[in-house]
Amino acid sequence: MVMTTPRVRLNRDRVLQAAVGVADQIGIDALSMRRLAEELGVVPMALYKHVANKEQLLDGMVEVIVAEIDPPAQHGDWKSTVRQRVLSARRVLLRHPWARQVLESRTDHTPTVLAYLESTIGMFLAGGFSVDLTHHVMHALGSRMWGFTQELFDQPAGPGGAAPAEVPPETIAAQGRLLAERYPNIGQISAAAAHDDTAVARGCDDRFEFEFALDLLLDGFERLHQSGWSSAPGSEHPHAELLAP
Amino acid sequence: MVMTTPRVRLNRDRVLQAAVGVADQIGIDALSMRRLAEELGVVPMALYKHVANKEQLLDGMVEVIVAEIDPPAQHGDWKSTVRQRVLSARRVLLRHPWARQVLESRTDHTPTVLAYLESTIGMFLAGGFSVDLTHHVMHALGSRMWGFTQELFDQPAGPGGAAPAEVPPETIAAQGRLLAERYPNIGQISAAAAHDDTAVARGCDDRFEFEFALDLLLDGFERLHQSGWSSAPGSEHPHAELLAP
DNA sequence: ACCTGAACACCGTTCAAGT
DNA sequence: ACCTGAACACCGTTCAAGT
Repeated sequence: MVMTTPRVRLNRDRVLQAAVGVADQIGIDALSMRRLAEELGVVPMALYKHVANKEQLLDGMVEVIVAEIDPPAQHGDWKSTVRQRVLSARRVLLRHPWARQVLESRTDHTPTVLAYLESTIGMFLAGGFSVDLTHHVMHALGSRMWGFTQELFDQPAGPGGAAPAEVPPETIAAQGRLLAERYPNIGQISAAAAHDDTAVARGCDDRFEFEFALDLLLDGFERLHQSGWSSAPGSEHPHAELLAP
Repeated sequence: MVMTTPRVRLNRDRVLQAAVGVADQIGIDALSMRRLAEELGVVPMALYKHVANKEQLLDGMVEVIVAEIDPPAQHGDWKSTVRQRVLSARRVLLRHPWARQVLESRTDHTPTVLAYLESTIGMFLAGGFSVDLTHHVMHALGSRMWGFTQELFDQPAGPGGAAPAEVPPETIAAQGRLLAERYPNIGQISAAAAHDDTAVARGCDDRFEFEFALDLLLDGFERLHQSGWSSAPGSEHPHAELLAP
């Protein structure tokens, strides 16, 4: 009688790594406990010895990708340290297109995520920011801290961040012309974004767009910091000094 | 023989309105075609005469809530017009907690959504912004245009934006103390956010936080506009003039 | 200690049929 | 033209059982 023992014993890390791999390949919507079990050559219920349920599987997948973000630079001012970290996070997110959606859906703050926040907050405090300003600045950064941003004009990605379907360029161009007819302002923006005629929907939310907004915020933070900003309770425009000439 | 004809004939709008109502009550994750059909006193398949599938149901629900956003103010400068619209969108989103997640998941640009973009772009153009600057400014606004933001420190909401579970305040305080021990920076931020001892996790991402970031961006846009900013191809820090003294 | 098999209560969606 | 019923191919998760 032949007993085929599993090649490698299952454990939490193998489950999480496999889940990340499957999500990278088929998208997060198609990732099910059953599909993942199949990938690991195991019956679905075997997974439940290593993750309590699907929610915790997703939490674990976030841990995996947060661990891929570069550790903070050891020298340099707060601005370049924050900037480098955010851009590193962005590179990770680009490798795992599903991660944006999962990060946003997480409600449990796992230790890995808290450690990331802790470290980012520390960058501002080390730069001399007040706790008050740091608090608001972290909120202003928001999801940009993870290196992503709502994409408005992009070509629709597949569901769950899967690879986008191939669309012939002349179809895109035709759609663009129709769009511009009905929505002239959008048309102008799209035209400005296009470097040549065919790539109407390209060139958006690339490095340039992301850094434009990131630097706008970082410069704003710097300005507030240098002006000794503090939150004034009851003030409706809390940084009215910015509006002064 | 008694024939109970349906009280009202089903139609697309009645389906969408009901879907919004159900999502408001039980959260988006619990909203299924079957559950919605039950709510309407109809068999699940009856819905498919009015929406092609669940994706289009969600698209339709977005249309419903976008229509709830106030029309743009007719007078006033670009800054207050944009500001008012974004804050109106925010009020709508607060009434429909599930809408954030659904808006972000949408990949189809429905006419209603395109019209909203079109109108927002028009505000900047009417304010004298170049097409170039308007393009990047729209990206920088990103999801904030819809009045939402990634919430980092908030109490976890229920899944799918359902009402958060009740947690006794002393439990929250105890969790806060534990957190502060392990993550001192986060602890400091939380303490700064708390107006009194018990509400450690409160007071975040409220109007103040949202407007802080919104105004920081709007002020940055204004500064770029006044300085005659334009995107310089190949420049790595596209608004380096902000860094100059 | 870890994995399995069968089962339960759900999904979205099809198809052919009713009125 | 609109609604129904039965069915299909999926889910996440339980429980009791195997080794």
